Amino acid sequence: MAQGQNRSEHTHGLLFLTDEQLRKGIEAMFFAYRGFTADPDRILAEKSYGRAHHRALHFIQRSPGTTVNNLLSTLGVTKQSLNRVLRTLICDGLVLNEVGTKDKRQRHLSLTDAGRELEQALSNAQRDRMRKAYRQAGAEAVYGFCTVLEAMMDPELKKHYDQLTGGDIV
Amino acid sequence: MAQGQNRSEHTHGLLFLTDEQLRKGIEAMFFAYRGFTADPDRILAEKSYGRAHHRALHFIQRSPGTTVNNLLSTLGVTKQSLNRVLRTLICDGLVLNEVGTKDKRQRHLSLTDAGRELEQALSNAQRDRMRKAYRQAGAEAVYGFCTVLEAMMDPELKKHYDQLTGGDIV
DNA sequence: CTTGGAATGTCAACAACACTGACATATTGT
DNA sequence: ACAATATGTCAGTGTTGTTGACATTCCAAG
Repeated sequence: MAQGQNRSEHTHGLLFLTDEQLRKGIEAMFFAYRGFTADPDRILAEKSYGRAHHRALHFIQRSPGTTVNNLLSTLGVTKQSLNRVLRTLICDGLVLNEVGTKDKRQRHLSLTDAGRELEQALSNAQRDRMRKAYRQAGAEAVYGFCTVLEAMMDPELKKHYDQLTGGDIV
Repeated sequence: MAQGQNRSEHTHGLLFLTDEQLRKGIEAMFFAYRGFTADPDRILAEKSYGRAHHRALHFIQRSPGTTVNNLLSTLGVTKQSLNRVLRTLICDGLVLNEVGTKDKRQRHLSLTDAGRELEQALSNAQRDRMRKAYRQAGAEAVYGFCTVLEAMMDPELKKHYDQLTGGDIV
C-alpha cells in the first residue's frame, strides 16, 4: 500500500527508518535464514549429521589445511564443541587430520574424497536456493544484499569473512 | 581487487553467478546472522532466557491476541517446544494467556507491561544494529537486502512474513 | 636442559532447544 | 452422542552449545 512512498524514499536516497521498517528487516532475516538452512538440513538429517557438521565441512573445504584453532575462531564455538563434531567426521572418513610439519602440535584439517562429496551435495543445495533468490531479485539487489550483511557483522567476525572472501563485494 | 570488474557486472545488470560468488553470499549470511543475534543474546543471557523466548516475545508483540496455533506455525516448532517457552514466560509474568471469548478452546496471547519492557529492550538492541547497517549501506542496498531475503524464504514461511509485514518492501 | 606456555585432545557434567510419541482436557460442530 | 480441534503435559532422546579439569605434545626462552 505505502509501497510507492517507500520506493520513493529508496530512489531519492533518503533513509527514513521507522521502527516498523527495521522490524521488517529483522523478520526478513529470521524467515530467510530458515530457508537458507532448510535444504542442507534435509540432506544432513538423512546422514544423521547436524548443522555443526555442515559448518565444519564448509570452512575446511574453504581453507584446506587450516588448523583447529583457526577453525575454532571462525566458527566461534569452544574447542570441546568443535572437537565432538570433528571426531565424528574424522572417524567417518570425511575429514583428514594431519600433524603439522613445522609445528607438530597443530593439526591440519582437510577433506577426503568422501568429505568433498558430501560438502558438494550440501553446498549445491544451498547454492541452488541462493542462485534462484539472486536471479529473482536481480543484480542491483544482490549487491545491496551483501553490503547490508557485511555491515551487520561483528568486526571480529568480519575479519574472518574478509580473509575468506578477499574483501570483494559479490 | 577485482572490485571494478564485479561492480561492472552489477551496474550492467548482468548476473554471472560463479560458485565463488554464491559461496560468498552463503558466508555473508552465516557471519551476519551471528551479528544479528549477538546483542539480544547478551541481554537474554542475563535473565537466563534464550533465543526461543525472544522469538516468542517478538511475534506476540507483533500480533497481540494471537493464538497458540498461529504462533506455532509462524515459529515452525512443535507445540511441546513452544509450550516449554510460553510456560516460563507466563509464570514470570511476561505473557498473558486468555481464554478466547468466541472459541473457548483457544488461548489468546499478549504481552504484559513487563513483557513489553523486555521485548522493547531486545528489539532496541537488534534494531540499533540493523539501523547502523542500513545507514552504512545506504537506501539502495537496503532495498536489495530485503528483496533477496524475501526471495530466499520458503513459500510457506513467506506467507507468514507477508501477513505480518503487509507485503511492502522496506 | 629445564621450564613455561601454547596447541591440542579428552572426560564429565550441564543447559537450551529442538524432536517424537502418547495421553488428558475442554470445546466445538456435525 | 461423536468426531475433530485446540491446547497442555509427561517422558524420552538428540544435537549443539557451555564450563571446568586434566593430560599430552611441542616450541621457545632462560
